[in-house]
Amino acid sequence: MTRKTISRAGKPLSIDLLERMADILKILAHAHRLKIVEFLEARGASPVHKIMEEIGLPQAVTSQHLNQMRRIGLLSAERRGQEVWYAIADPRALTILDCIRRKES
Amino acid sequence: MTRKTISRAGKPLSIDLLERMADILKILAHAHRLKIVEFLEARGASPVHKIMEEIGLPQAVTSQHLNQMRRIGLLSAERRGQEVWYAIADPRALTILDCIRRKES
DNA sequence: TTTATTTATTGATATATTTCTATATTATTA
DNA sequence: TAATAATATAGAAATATATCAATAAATAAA
Repeated sequence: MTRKTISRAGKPLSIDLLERMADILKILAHAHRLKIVEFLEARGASPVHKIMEEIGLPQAVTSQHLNQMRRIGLLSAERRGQEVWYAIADPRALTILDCIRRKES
Repeated sequence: MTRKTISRAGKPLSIDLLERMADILKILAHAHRLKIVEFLEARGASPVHKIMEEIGLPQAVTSQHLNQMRRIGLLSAERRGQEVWYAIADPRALTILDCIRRKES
């Protein structure tokens, strides 16, 4: 008795909106970035060195991934002393993670 | 009184699964492909020429987008005479579309 | 069998993305 | 101020992706 799909079909989305949607998906569409989102969900806001430690990526690469996600508003960044703490800022990051976590629907 | 996020945080996802997730997102992360998914949701299974007409893309490009989505199982394809009818095969395609359609959560 | 219709594939080119190495910036501590 | 720690950025090389033009393949109709 589970609902297969919640129908939301309505007015077609403008190509402009679709492009913004695609930009968000494009940024999330990377295993390391997904892992970063997952980590931030589990542990909450964290400084870069904790994140790169967890993900096991070089400093520059980690920083670049974090900045990409911050630029489009998926993450927020706040400097605290010599550290910069990143956190999930757009709940859609989690929603999309969830969408894929479930095997379906 | 709306739930901001449904917490699904559990065991961390394997890098392998994250890569498969990223592959699905990567394919969806394109305005034209999202539009195709939206169209197939609204109109149901359709032949290629109807889709390219609707999206306004050249035949080769449309065919290539459709094939990418079929390869990873997002769409299904069935030949009917000289036409090939495509349809949404993986409900996650719609779920992700929905995730972005809503402004948040 | 020839022709027309629909879809797929190939090769080339253009553009974008990822990663690396090295260096720069910002803040802290000696 | 000099040295250290944390993070960001720039430039280059490697890889991936998108699009186009042309052609191939599959089916149907004449």
